[in-house]
Amino acid sequence: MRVKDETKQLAIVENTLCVVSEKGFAGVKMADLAKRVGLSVSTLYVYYKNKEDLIMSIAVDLIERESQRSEQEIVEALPFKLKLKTVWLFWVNFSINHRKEMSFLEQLKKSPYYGKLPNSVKERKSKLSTALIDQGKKEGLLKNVDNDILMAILIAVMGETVKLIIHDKMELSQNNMDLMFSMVWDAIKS
Amino acid sequence: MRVKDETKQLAIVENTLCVVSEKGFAGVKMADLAKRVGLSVSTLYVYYKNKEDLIMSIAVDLIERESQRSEQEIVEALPFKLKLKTVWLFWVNFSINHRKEMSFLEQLKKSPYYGKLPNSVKERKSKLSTALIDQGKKEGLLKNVDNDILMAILIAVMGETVKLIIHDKMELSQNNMDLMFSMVWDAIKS
Amino acid sequence: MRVKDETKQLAIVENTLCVVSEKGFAGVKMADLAKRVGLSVSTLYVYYKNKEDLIMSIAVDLIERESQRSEQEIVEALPFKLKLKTVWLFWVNFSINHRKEMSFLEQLKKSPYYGKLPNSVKERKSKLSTALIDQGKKEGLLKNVDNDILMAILIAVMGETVKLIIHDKMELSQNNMDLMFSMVWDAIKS
Amino acid sequence: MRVKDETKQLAIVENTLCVVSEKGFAGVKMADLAKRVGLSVSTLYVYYKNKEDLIMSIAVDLIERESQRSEQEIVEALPFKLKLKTVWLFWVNFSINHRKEMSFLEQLKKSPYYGKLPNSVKERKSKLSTALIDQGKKEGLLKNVDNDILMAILIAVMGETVKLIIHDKMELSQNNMDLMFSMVWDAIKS
DNA sequence: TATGAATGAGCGTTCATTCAT
DNA sequence: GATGAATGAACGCTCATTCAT
Repeated sequence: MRVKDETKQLAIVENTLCVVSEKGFAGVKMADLAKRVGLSVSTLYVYYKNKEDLIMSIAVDLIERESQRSEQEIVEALPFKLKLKTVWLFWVNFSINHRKEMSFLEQLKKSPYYGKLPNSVKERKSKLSTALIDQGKKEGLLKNVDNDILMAILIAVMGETVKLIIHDKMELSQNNMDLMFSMVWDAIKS
Repeated sequence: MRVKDETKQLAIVENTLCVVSEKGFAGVKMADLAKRVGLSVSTLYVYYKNKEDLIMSIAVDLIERESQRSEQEIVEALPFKLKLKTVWLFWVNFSINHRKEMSFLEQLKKSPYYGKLPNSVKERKSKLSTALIDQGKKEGLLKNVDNDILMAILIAVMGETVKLIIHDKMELSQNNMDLMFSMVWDAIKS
Repeated sequence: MRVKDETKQLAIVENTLCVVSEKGFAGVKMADLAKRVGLSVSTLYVYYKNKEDLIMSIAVDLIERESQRSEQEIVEALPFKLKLKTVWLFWVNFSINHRKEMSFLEQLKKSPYYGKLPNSVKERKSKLSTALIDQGKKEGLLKNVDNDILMAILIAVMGETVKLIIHDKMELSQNNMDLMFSMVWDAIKS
Repeated sequence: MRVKDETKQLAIVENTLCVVSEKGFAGVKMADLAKRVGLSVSTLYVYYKNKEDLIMSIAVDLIERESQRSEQEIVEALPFKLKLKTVWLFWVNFSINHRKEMSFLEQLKKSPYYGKLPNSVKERKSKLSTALIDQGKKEGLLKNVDNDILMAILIAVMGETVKLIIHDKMELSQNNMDLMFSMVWDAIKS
């Protein structure tokens, strides 16, 4: 299954992302979705076995692509602080440019769907980042506290930064980004 | 005249909070809720005009109680850093002890219900905190950046702190709390 | 039962009439009605055993009062055509001034409630009128056709006359009334 | 692809007509209707978007067919009185043979549904008849009064005629029909 | 008598999913 | 493979009526 029309396939994903980010998973109605992409409901069920399959497939795809990106983003040669900043800023930018995907992922984590994801997929995500943080600690640049805590801070502030920009409470300027990163850095640096 | 069972009223709220924090607003089914509190569906509609009324009533209650608490929690006499720390820790503790309420409020903000809240209720919330931050800036203790940004950092880290504790990734010890606050403080101090 | 507050009693009837004429019997909601007249629902059930009783009581009342009026309205001394015209015009006027009652009665006839009226009440209505028509036939002034037919014509045109006036398609002037009656008269006169 | 059972469609309309003429629009219960025609409730909603759509669709259909019939029924060549009689009798007959449809239409006019009909549908109905009446007035055969009044008389007597026959108070014989029409004619002729 | 509390039986509607061609 | 037809299981809500004080 899931072979035929690639265009439709993409349209389904795109539309699902759209609706989920606006109205949540419950807002996705199979009939609606089918109409939007110009398919009959029953044909939609040829592409995806059911609603769960639809959402899980998209989720797995998204997460896998995200992991790949993390790996590519790290430029080994840079000094630690700059390396971290680069990655951090990359994700801020990425989150803003892929709001829908991020929103989908965010909602996924709180939904019952998340629990059904294969562990292999769930684990894959954070590996990279912990390696990075370990390096910082080894170099004596980061506070010697649990990785989870440092990660939490990094991600929390990143999330708020994105929100501030999306909600037009802050401009996406070099200055502001420098400021925001300096604040996280101050928080986690030893 | 039959007499109203005050217990039921509380049970309704309690159960709603429970379900919302576990499955979101959509997870609240009037029939289900009625059964949980030992009432018939129609009686539930005697207490609340409809589902929206149920949720909004609880929301307004929660927010008002939250505002009151904020006001009470501030001990004017303390030096700024300590004052902020006290408040911040109070909310960390409170959030942990009232997970369901907090989860409800968190979801409320992203739901269409939030937009329907009377402005008077919405506005009341933030006043206190901005006053506190203003003081910190006036005393030259906080970075001279937008209040929204400082608030965002404070709240973001608070949220993550709570999550770490709830998910058993960190103990709720004096040491850990000192650590966490020191991290936020480092981030926002001038 | 049904003894206490005469004012409430009247208010109930008045409100029921109002609602029925606007939205039909189904539009009468016991709870609504109670609120309108400043009674609790349960007290409304002290006045009337149930919704059917409420409607039937009003119906019987209305019909009985209507019959009485018919009797009073006939001035024996007049010549037949004038006598008929007087009665006919009386009813046109009455129908206009008591739209709600008439509407109630009209709807009653098509409703399942009508079948439940005691025959004694149903029969009483037309007696008078048939006597009048019989007289007209005896005097050779009316077509010698079945009373039902003559009655039907009289009533049908009366109904349309009322409608024309109520819907502002005709003025309630002496001329117009003369015209309308002359039309019925032409139809039924021998 | 399963093929649509055209019978069902008709059965829905037929049953709706039946129920409406017996118990009014409120008497139509979607679940009941579905059962009558051997469909599940949800399938009924495949045929019609909702209850209003069901009723409005039938209404529009009926009115349009009625208008068409009016147009066809007029035989231009006949002298006026005969032409009018033909049409009048046609509608008497039609009303008797299509009681349910007529009852539906009658109730429609008093229901809130009527106000929601597109004007194009509402207007179409009366054009023909007014043309006919105008002719009668031009030829000096009808009383020179407002068309609304003449129409009202024609329709009112028609309605009563139908009722008399349906309620078995009069036979549908040539004689009786001649009589009834002569009565209307006497009423409206100049 | 008066009334707030409580309820069962229903109703219109939605939606993910399956059937049959 | 594609699709229109069909459906069961819910869900939110209403309302006449009864209960219990």
